[in-house]
Amino acid sequence: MAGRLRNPTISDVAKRAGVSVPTVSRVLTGAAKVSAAKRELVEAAIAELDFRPSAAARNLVSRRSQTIAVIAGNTSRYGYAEAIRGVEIAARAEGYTVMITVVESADEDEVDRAIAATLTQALAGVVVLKFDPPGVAALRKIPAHLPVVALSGTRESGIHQAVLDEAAAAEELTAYLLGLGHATVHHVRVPPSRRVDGRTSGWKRALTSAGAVVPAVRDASWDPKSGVAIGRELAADRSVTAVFCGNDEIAMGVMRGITEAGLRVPEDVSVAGFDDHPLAELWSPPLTTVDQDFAGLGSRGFHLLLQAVDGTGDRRFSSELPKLVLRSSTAAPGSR
Amino acid sequence: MAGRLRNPTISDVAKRAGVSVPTVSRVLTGAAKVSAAKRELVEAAIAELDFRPSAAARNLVSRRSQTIAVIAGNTSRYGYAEAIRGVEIAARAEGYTVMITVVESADEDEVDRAIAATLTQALAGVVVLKFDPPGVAALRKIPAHLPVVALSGTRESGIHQAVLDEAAAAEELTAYLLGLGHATVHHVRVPPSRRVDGRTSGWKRALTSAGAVVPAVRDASWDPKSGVAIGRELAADRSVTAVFCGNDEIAMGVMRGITEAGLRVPEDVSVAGFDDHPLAELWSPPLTTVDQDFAGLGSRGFHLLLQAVDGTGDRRFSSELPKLVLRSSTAAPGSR
DNA sequence: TTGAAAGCGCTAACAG
DNA sequence: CTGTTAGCGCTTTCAA
Repeated sequence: MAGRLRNPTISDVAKRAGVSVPTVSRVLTGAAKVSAAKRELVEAAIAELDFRPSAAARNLVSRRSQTIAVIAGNTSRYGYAEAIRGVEIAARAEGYTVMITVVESADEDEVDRAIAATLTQALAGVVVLKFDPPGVAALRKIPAHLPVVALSGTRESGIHQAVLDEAAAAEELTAYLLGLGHATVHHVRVPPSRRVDGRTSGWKRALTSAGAVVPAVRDASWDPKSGVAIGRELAADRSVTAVFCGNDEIAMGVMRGITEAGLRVPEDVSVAGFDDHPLAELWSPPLTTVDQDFAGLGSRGFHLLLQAVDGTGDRRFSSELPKLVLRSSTAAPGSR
Repeated sequence: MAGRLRNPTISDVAKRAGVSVPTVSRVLTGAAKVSAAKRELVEAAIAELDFRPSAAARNLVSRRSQTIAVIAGNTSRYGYAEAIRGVEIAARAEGYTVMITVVESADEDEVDRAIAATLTQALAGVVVLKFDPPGVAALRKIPAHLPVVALSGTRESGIHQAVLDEAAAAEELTAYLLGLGHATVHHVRVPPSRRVDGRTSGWKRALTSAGAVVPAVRDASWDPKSGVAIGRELAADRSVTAVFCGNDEIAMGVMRGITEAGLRVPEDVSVAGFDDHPLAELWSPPLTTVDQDFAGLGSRGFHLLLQAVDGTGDRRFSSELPKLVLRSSTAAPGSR
């Protein structure tokens, strides 16, 4: 088979179909009426040549694009990966293509570089995973003329955003633990996106409104192993009977630390996580957690963006309440 | 602040700097010499206007692109997400931008649609995650003129590819288990990308060369929970003392099934996984597995692609041997 | 309904 | 070293 040197262009199609270039364009875009006869000719030519319109040329002339960018601090962590997947699926269904750009730190230079690289592309809009400081920093740098939606766990005014109401869910989970009879609930936090973190504030709210002591927050990194040491410390403190962790992976680390210290979960200490990671159910004991529909979050975010892009609709928020998943890593306090 | 209606163009910059458009282009691309004086003028104008060259226009005229596409059957599973992250980081370092397109099934129509959408973009090349049937199907559909590299676990001729030599690693792991004293090793397979699967063939090779019986393979889905039922079945068979699972998540499911059946790991049955998932180390007992550097695979794949794109170099393969990680889910066979 | 003409923002020759 | 001239592949006027 003789290798074609270049892709067929619209004028190749026009020539082959015996029509003008604009006519081919019309059947491509569907923007104007074309007689059935010519349309068939054109479609046949397109199929024969395996013609694909050049997005570059289209973007250039129409000043519009069918590409969106997703900006994320990470792409492989569970919640992030799922949210990206949700955006991608929703986008694909609407004929959009997605670019992904990772911003690994909130360092100004790095953020600038990443954003600059992204913005050279012709973009219809941007979805930012505002889950962490890099996400927050990136969001701030997006030029005002570009439609943006943020995906996050805490509602905030002034921007379009899809949220999972983490604070409400964390409050519910903490209240559940208190209801079990625990005097208070300790909290291990994952790196927060800003000063306030939904999971942490919901936890605090529940304790406060129940009149319980609010223990000092312990900070873990994103690495599940960072939970192990914290778990050991917690185990050493005899007053600790319930721990709420910022995510399931940290909860798993904390449980391991507690177990290594010779205590049992949930008999001695109850441990709850957040996210409903696919392995949470298989853990021993199965983890009480909060089911966060990250893929749904991504999908809602994309639709919000689409609305902003084509001006159909004026919704700025889409919020959803994650739901509690009660398993056996939590129980009423024992003798300890 | 008065919203600018459109982005500044190269001619705005030229006007402001008092030079011609091609001169601006020259400083942008660095393709030709420009006097220091004019260069400074141009750079100042670029900064003042916050000008960013349009990738669409550039691609159109130069027939080159700084964008690559990653085609994957999934984006959120551990190995996939890590490989994509590796590609993205390597690409960004070289000034490339990455698009991601998901092909959820090997269904011909779906693959065609996804590829078609991707190919309208101006692409420098494509990286395909050939980890599963959708990946294999997608790879077949990429037009010959586009540089492609496949990421996979099994070396194959005729295409550029970066591989993690799974067969060799699986063979090594199986041999290790046999060396512990197990009469044979059972195998739970994750959905294979084609008829032959590196992990499975390595396992078989080790058994055969040791003269051990090759038990029937059991198939799991990608869902870790699918391992649970298989674990129970395995536990019911008194001849089973060692199990090698296609990935860590399935191994975790299998371990749970075995435990639920009242047996202990590793005293009654040894279980090994594959991939070294971040939670493998925290599992109880910590999982013996094989460390697969998926991010490194992605990075190697990108560099292979880059080589093919700019014609520097003629390497077609990059192979690496994953390494065993021995932990306590495996031990010498007990009394059973 | 259709074609001719213009031009999107940029880079690639080509003179000078 | 620099400017002028073309033109990438497409969509969008504008007439007919």
